[in-house]
Amino acid sequence: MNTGFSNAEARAQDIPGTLLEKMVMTSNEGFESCQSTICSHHHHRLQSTISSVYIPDLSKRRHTMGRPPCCDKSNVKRGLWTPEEDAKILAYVSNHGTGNWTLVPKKAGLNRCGKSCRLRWTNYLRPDLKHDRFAPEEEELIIKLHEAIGSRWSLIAKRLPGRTDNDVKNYWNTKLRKKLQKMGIDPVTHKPFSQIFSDFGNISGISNTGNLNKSSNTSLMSEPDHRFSSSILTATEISCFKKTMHEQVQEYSSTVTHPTSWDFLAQFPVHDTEKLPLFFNEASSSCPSSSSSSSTSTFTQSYSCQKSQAPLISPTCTFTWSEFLLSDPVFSTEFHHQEERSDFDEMLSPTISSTMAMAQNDLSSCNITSTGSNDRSVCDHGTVGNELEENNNAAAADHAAYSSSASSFVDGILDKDRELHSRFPQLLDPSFDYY
DNA sequence: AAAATCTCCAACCGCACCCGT
DNA sequence: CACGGGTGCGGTTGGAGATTT
Repeated sequence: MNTGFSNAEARAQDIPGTLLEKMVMTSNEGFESCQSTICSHHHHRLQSTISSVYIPDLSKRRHTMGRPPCCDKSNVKRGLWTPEEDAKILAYVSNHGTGNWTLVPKKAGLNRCGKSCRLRWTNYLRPDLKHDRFAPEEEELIIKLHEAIGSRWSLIAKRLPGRTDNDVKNYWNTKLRKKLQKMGIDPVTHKPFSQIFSDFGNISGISNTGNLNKSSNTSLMSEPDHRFSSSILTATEISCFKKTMHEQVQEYSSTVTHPTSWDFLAQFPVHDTEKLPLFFNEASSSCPSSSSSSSTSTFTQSYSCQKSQAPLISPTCTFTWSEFLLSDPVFSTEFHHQEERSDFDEMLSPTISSTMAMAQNDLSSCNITSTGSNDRSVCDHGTVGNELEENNNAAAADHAAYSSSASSFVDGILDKDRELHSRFPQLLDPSFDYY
């Protein structure tokens, strides 16, 4: 939120709607109507005020050669936008629409870079944007989509009407990431720390019995492995990680010890501000403690185990992408035709491949010992696979029943997944080519 | 009450890609 | 084909307010 007031000023002053109306109206004669809905926050007022402005024609995007440079970076204003500047942008867009942002500063009378104007419009002034807090449903969707596709914020934002990629990104970084960590879930891999830890003890070069000597440890460290790349934890997170994992690991450690694992972590110099690499993107082993996670959240239940040594393309091992796919009409249609790949299709293929590979492996080898709904996470892929066989012909009709009987977030995901498999049985065909 | 630290998020940066010339 | 400008995108930063010490 930024209208040129400091945050505190903005909150305290609660800019009068009439002021904003005047501000906008005097700057833009093209505004037919300016609403003055009373809101507690001034940006809500601004938002409601501008809600009836011109809807930009996004098709007029192309430029011609020879136009002047966007701006002289050294002479343009930077930083926070004032209400007057906002009004100028609004007035310009109202009269001319969007596009050719390099011309906007000049035409709108702004001493700003065109790119900055575009960002201001895109991330804040667009009339279709929401500026209120994220709803729990949005939160959940972000987590699910992040698990499925990673930090493709723009794609995630497209699934959240009124939210920008910047909104989603900021919300993830400031709230959701920490929330998952508190729940004992790694926000990068979306796996419980317990599973990560146990997997970590079983990565190549480290024996299952934990007989990792100093040299092999060093060797591992000195040769960065591209498979273990992106997860980082702060010292605080490590502390939390240790705390939340301790009990979970004990159970597993009683049978398979990992005396060097903590030593491995301890190698990293720990400072509050320092980021520590953790090489746990690949899981290559069993998942002994998923079902005994200390977290009571349904999120935790969605982390299913991977078959030992299963070839992994993506660290994502759950089925949340299915809902993503099924709810996307473009993908759904194009999936049938298999002629043209949508963004989502292209993006998700590795995950699909990975998931299906694991599902196939699990179909053939995973022993399902269902002990109740709470144990679902023990071997979800196998469960899904077997149930798929049983329901292959009738799952579509059963979908409503599944959905209505779903008792949790995870159940819902699994139900969606069954539907996906039933509707696209070729996914289980090893020869199926996603490309 | 003041200083230190934390939290939040708007804005910026740099890169990649697209497309017209 | 090369060039150059516009746009989209993800990562990062800076600063202001909130909270803690």
